[in-house]
Amino acid sequence: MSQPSYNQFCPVAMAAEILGARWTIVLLRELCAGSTRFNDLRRGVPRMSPALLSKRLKELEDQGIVERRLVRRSPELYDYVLTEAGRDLGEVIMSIGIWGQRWVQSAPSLENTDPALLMWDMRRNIRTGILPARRVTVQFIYGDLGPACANWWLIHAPETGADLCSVDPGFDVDLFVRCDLKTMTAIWMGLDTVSRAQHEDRLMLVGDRDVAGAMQDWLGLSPFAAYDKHAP
Amino acid sequence: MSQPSYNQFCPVAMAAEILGARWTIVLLRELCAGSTRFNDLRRGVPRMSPALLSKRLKELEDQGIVERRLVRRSPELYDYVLTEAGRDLGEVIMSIGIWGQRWVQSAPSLENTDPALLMWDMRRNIRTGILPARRVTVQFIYGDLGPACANWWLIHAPETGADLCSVDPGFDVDLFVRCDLKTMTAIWMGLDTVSRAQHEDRLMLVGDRDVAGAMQDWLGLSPFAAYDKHAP
DNA sequence: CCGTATCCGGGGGGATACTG
DNA sequence: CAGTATCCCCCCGGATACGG
Repeated sequence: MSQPSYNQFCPVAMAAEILGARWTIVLLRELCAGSTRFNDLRRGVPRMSPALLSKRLKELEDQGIVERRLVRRSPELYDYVLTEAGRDLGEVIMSIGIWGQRWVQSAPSLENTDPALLMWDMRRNIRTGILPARRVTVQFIYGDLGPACANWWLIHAPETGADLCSVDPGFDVDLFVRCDLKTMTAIWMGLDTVSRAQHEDRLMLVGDRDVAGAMQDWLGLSPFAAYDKHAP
Repeated sequence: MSQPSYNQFCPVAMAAEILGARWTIVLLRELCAGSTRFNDLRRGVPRMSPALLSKRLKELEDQGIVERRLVRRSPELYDYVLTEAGRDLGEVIMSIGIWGQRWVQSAPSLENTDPALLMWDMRRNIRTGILPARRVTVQFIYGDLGPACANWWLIHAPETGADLCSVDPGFDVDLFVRCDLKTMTAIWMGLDTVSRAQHEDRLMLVGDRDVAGAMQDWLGLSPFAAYDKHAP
């Protein structure tokens, strides 16, 4: 991608030189979403190898899109934060996502589900103001997955915000959510709703009735969920 | 690019799957600009091999972004036009270009000049309403280039619109424009102006005073010229 | 936890030539 | 003019293992 470039003076080509590198757009999406630490970024781009992630981050730094901030010496610890140029890219990423939501077939992509990634995205968008002002634990049970990755705990606490566990934290569970991973993914993407899935017995809620009843609200959806699909 | 995909349900990743293929963004830019014929597209993406262009067009057709319309049988002749999904991508391309204009260093890209591409872009954007309602011929002379590609003729005629020649069409020339290719490229990109280049003797105009005086106006600039650079 | 080093294979795509 | 066909190289990036 580097040497044999487009060699065009057009700004579109100049930007495409950067955005065209594999994984870069997806990585930028994760950076725009707010992840700053290497391993947090990995969670958002789970199929990207750490070597490549490191390389891309360096490239983005060279291009003035990402800034590397020392958080701690020995052992060294860095934050990767967007520069102003990087934050400006947020609009580009947003318009790409809106287009994707509108026009790309969703059925095939609903096969590419990944519970870790979904939970990671969901955790970030929990609308903490809507939940009661006490610790609330929600256990998600994906019945279609093997025992190793079927159970997830989302813990909301007023002071710490939302937290995510893949092993039982031991708290009393306020709400159990049981469904297929695909159902939960579709809800997250705005293609389905909690109540519809519930009525059609694809999703079951057991526990605190208030927390259950407000799930569609405290469950912040994907940033692109609001944009309707076009063709069927 | 095709098989080992991002495998994410996120709409950004879904769209990036398409946009990430090499040359696709640049090709879409040319399609958005209005080119529909194979060889017109080639002119807008001169460094792309015809084999790859053909392949990308097929992919875009499969993805519902481009529609192939039969213009004539035997020999077969097609128009490649954007579908509604493709036209919607116009906004994405536009936002990419705006970001590029704002944030990508222009100095290196001003080394990647190409007279054929520049003239092709310029021809498309001539503001024909501003020129007098008769045939107007403007000869561009790039003093820094070899004789083979130094001379270009832009012919504006009220009925046919703007036309481009790389060989002398034989018409009387209304205006001679002499400058370096880099100067003309910078003007086209909005980084320089006709009058500034003229005052600094980097550009010389000889001929019809009215046509010369209005050059900055009839010369439609790049669609991104209006967006200012940020950093110096 | 936070990355780096190394290896290796597949295929994307550049170059060139050719045809209807 | 509008593409196909072919060849072949190179380099991207996936996997894995390892250092700080």
